[in-house]
Amino acid sequence: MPRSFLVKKHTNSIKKPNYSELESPTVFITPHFYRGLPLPVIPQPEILSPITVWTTSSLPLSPLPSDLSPISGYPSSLSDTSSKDHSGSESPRSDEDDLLKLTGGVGEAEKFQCALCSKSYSTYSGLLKHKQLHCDAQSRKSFCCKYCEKEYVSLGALKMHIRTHTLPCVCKICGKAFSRPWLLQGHIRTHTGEKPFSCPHCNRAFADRSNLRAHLQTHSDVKKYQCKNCSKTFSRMSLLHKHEESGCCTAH
DNA sequence: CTGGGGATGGGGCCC
DNA sequence: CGGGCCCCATCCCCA
Repeated sequence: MPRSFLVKKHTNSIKKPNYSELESPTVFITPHFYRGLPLPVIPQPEILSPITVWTTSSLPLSPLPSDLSPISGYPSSLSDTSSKDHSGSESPRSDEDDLLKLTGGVGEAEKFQCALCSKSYSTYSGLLKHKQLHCDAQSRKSFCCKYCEKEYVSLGALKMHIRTHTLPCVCKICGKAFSRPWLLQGHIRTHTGEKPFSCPHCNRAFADRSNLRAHLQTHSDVKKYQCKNCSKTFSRMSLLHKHEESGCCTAH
């Protein structure tokens, strides 16, 4: 299941920011009780519209080869993409189990104890009211971007996001700015022509691992993205979209 | 028009 | 907590 991509913004008209307007590396950290203060000059992105484009529900059809090593001397391989679990599977644990813990026997003055702070209450309703305080405190723990409407549960995630506004990594060759160092590194390869990721099936090499991965789909008979109507497969989701929009899948 | 390459964006995870 | 990396997504352009 795609993660945050479902809320990715589609603001095509402002895809390329004016980097000269973003020269300030200032980081604005605004826990949401500071919201409402005057905003800087960076325009507000449009409100995200939910998209549901992943129509190929039975993915993946063909796993990538496991020997997709870059040329020797370059960063580690593409292999083992399946071994990594990004599902973030947390055990379905009940808040009630965590927060509510019955303690003591019958007849004790305070027999309902909070599992989080060990505070005891004589009545269940008293404990429930206390528990609500924990829930409120947790829900309040969000960090909001000053440049846009996004909220994050951790300060680190917010700082990472804010880099997409401040673009602190600048290419010394052309001056283009990027949010993260590795993005800049990838960009620098476009200047140097360095292509560390080679295809094991042909002579092609790529500067970007993702592009190699997309290229590998072209070697596969059964490609990753399948039309649920005619079962034709495509190497890219965009191609599947085009196929669907061309009239094959008229159901939607 | 279709398929594919190039470039880039962005959140999550791991160390 | 931050950096690096992973993966996915998307746009542009070209053959």
